[in-house]
Amino acid sequence: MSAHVRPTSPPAPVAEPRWLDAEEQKAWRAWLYSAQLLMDRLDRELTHATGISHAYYEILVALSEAPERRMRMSELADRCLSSRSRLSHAVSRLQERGWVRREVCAEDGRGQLAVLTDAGFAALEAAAPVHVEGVRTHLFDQLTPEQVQNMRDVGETLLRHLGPR
Amino acid sequence: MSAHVRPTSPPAPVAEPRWLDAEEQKAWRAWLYSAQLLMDRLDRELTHATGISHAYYEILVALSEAPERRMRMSELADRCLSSRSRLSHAVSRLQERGWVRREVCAEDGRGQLAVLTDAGFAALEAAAPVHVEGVRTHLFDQLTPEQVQNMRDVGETLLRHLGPR
DNA sequence: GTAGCGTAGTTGAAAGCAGAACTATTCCGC
DNA sequence: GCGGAATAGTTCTGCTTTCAACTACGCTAC
Repeated sequence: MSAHVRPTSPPAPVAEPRWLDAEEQKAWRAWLYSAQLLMDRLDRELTHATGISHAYYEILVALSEAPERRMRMSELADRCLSSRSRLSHAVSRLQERGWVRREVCAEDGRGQLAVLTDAGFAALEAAAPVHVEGVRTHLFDQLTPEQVQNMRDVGETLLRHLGPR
Repeated sequence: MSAHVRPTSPPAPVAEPRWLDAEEQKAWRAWLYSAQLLMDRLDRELTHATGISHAYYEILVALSEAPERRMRMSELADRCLSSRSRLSHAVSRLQERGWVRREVCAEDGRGQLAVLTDAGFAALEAAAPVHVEGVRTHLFDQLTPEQVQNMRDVGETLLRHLGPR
């Protein structure tokens, strides 16, 4: 955000922008607003009820599902769509809470393993019902089975394009 | 995030959580991941190409569409799904760039108007093609017309539930 | 008119985050 | 085995966001 760069301001525009028509605008806005509002709502409710933000919750879930409840930092970052830096900070904070601990990786001296502690697992168990109830109330309860199917279809289609980052 | 509160830990659970089955899990994950990846991607590309984050872009768009390119702070915050505080900070930073200025509101001495400057409008004009191209490439180009319709339908349905914040 | 309450918006402190720079280890070719 | 590139992770810096005060004005009733 520090660079107010205008990119190679071309004397002639490279190509006419493919503007959105009114219908596309509506579709885009509906998607954007609903996505923002839903994520916001779920995060807020979870945080207020349990003290665990959705980002932290995702980390705990990933670890709880991993073999021996441990995972390499990079793998965990990918799984949580998080940057290395962000994950490193987040794990440090979870460590302060006693929910995660770090171990050096046996096979690779550079590597670190994030390990879910029993306390961390307990915290996750307490939070899970709150989270699932939020997803039900604000998402599944609002949609017909067909809409759910469509939502999944659109999501998976987009993932095929965006997925292999 | 500072309070690790467990909420009134009930001796007996209030109700059995309505867990997600495997299909629902997949639908939820597809939605969540695709939404995060898409927003992330659009924000990143826009920021790198123009120096304007998606959050700032939304503010500029809202102002550019408002009568006389000006809008009350609260109204603008609502329009951008932003907290008052966040918007106030953001407008201050846009003001430093010379893209927005504040005016006191004539009708209500408490009120402030955010006004888009000519420089701000020019910055928006430069950024808009980049933004629209991103939305096309990563969203509309990936979906069939039917999928777009479904996406809109789901979005609007969710909005009816989440909308009146 | 003025006390008390509600509303509009700002501010300050602390937490969170991205990106770049940095450290430490491994891998590879010779 | 050794120099250099690649990889794993952390740390540093600066920006952004949140939350909780706080200021200032308006509204209503007495």
